[in-house]
Amino acid sequence: MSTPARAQRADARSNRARILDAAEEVFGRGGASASTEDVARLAGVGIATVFRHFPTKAGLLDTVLARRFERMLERAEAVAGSEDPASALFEMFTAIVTDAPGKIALAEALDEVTGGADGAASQAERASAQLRQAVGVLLRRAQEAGAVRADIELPELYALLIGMSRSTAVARLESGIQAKALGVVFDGLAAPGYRRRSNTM
Amino acid sequence: MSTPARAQRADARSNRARILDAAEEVFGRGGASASTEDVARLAGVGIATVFRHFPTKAGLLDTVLARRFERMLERAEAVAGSEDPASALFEMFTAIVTDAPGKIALAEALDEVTGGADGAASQAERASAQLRQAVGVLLRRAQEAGAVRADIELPELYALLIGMSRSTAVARLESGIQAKALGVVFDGLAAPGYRRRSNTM
Amino acid sequence: MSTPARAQRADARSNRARILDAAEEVFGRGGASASTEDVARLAGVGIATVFRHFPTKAGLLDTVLARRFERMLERAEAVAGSEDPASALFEMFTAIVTDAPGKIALAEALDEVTGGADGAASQAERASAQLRQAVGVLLRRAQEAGAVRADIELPELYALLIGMSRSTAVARLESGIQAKALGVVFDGLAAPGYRRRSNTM
Amino acid sequence: MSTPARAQRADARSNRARILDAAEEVFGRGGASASTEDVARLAGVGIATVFRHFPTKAGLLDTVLARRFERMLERAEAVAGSEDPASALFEMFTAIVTDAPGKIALAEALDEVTGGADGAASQAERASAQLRQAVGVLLRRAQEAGAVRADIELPELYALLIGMSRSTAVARLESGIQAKALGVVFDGLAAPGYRRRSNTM
DNA sequence: AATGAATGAGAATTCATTCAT
DNA sequence: AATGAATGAATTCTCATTCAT
Repeated sequence: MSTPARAQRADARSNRARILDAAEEVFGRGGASASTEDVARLAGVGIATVFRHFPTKAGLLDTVLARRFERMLERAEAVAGSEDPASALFEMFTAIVTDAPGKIALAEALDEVTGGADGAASQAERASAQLRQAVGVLLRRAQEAGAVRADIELPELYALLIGMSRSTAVARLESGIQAKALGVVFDGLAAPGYRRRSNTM
Repeated sequence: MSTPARAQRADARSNRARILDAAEEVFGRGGASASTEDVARLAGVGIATVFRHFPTKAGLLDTVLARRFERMLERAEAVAGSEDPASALFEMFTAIVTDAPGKIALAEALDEVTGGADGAASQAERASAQLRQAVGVLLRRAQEAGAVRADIELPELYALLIGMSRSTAVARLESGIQAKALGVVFDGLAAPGYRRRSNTM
Repeated sequence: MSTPARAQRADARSNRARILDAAEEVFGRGGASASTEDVARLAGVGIATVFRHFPTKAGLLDTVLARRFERMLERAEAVAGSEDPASALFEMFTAIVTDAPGKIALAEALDEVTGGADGAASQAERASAQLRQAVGVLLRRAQEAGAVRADIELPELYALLIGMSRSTAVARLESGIQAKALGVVFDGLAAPGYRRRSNTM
Repeated sequence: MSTPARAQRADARSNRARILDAAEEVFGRGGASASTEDVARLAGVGIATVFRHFPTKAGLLDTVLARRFERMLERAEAVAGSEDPASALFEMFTAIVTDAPGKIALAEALDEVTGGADGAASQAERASAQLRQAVGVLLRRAQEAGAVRADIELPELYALLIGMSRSTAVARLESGIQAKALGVVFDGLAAPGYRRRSNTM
């Protein structure tokens, strides 16, 4: 008896994953205007199945976005121990920016759907906060290594990070342009006397 | 004889202005999901009056956004002749970034509504291109004055500008944070040896 | 003082005529879906002027249609005295059928607008009844002349007339086809032994 | 296992049928001006259900009209093998004419809604073409049997058919009148010497 | 647990008709 | 008398969410 139950759970788990993948694709491309039915179609399940797993569209978006932040968080943790803390920071910065298209569409979809209600996006908010914290660690390390100006704090670093992410997502920049813009930011962050390796970006 | 005609036009003109103001407010806050009826309500006119003045929602958004770019353009032209070209550029940069919240919501609403169809947003596109050009002029002047690195070109400057605008709009930054982030960007842009006046922002 | 009044009346009269012509054109082409504003535009007057002359769309359509029936009535009266009563009837029949496109669009527009309410189209109904009567006279004459079967009465003749009119209007027949179809009807109407002149149609 | 799937489908199928019936009634009476909401109300379903089954009003009308032509086509095929080809043709003609009220309102509604765009009414067009072809067969048989004049071809026969249909639909003729008018047409079609059985109509 | 059909609350847009000048 | 701006009711269609199987 427990075996069939397990089998079903496995089914359900795989459906859940398929739905999340489909939602990431669909909302990442079409933003808030994409419909939940499109997600179901792409996932190959019925619409009711989507709603069984995620009772509201906002919940679905929240989960998708959280997953995406979590993936980034893993990368951040992976580079956290790097012996070149400056490169670690700049590489992470670049990685987040590069990942931005799609993620931002998701974030805006979520925003549109929740109407900005506080806490409506709790999973994503938590994951995003964790990522922020991890970036904070990278920042501190880079500062301790003398690579980044000491008067920089996380809020302004994050403002720059968000900005460059949005810029990339919105303007469909040639990568050369994006690299140059990031170069300016990194130069601005660098401690006096620190020489960034120009291929960093 | 011309008076009655004028009188009507004055009425219509004032309604048109009220509608534009209302639309700027409503869509600036609520983005694409805000409804044209909300605009009508806030403007204190009937829904059909909105559609008489702006036959499509896209047209209304286009006009509102164009107006906003035009206001910025005026500022750009005002500082163009400044005898301190570096300050002129950085002040303009700051002004555009500060103006961003609302404008960005408008831009995204327009995008959502047009579905990205080319030319569907012609007024706004034209005005935006003019602003970009004007910023290009400020950049060249600042470079000629030796204040900004010579290897910077307009596309990357604009990428930074858009990014910081988005950042400001999205993160509802405290102005202190925003100023610090801008400081980093400006430092990254500055020619070696150029000393920005720290109160620039 | 009376002169200016007269002048105005002349103005008004010419406006009225222009509106009627425009309405005939616009509704004759576009049916009920055409808008009263289109009429005003084509007539070169303001929309309020149209409504001053014809307080409802139904009233306007009624008048236009009545005018059209009246024109036909004049033709019917013109041929009434013909010394070849059979030709007179068949020619009148053909004339009405040929005039049908446009008239039918008007009739249907009127119908759609009134929702079939009785008496809502009184002018047109009266004029149409007069035309019917005039055709009745032509029928009787043709029967007295031995050209048309004696057992035919006005209602069935009119059914045929309406049918062929609708057919012409709807099917955009080549005139050769229409002529052949009319030929069948005329043959069916002809008294035994009567030889229609084949160019009748 | 298949039962639940079937059950749903049965539900949906019955709704679909109810919607089609309601649409036939509503548009057959009210023409294009009738609203899809009226259809929903009469069918006893929500408005969205109508749109789920027929994503556009034009599609709904197309299907309703096609169904109606198909019913007629069945009759045409039923009489095609009759051993009295003349009666077969005249009976079919009469049947089509008698069926006209309602059908014509549907056709005009469809026309209004599609704006005459080609192919927008494909199902109905196809079914109508099939019916025409079937009538063509009946005509040929009747001519071969010597009952109908040899110089008649399908286009003019169809012009007459359409005309008498419209006439019936528009004028709400007493059946006696309609019969007499049809009698005229049939006499006009009959080959010289052929004696129609007077009860044909 | 999964399905797909059903639902009603909007949203943009149009139009006949009325008002103010 | 003429104008054109304003109005609100109506219409088609979409979507998140719920129900029945």
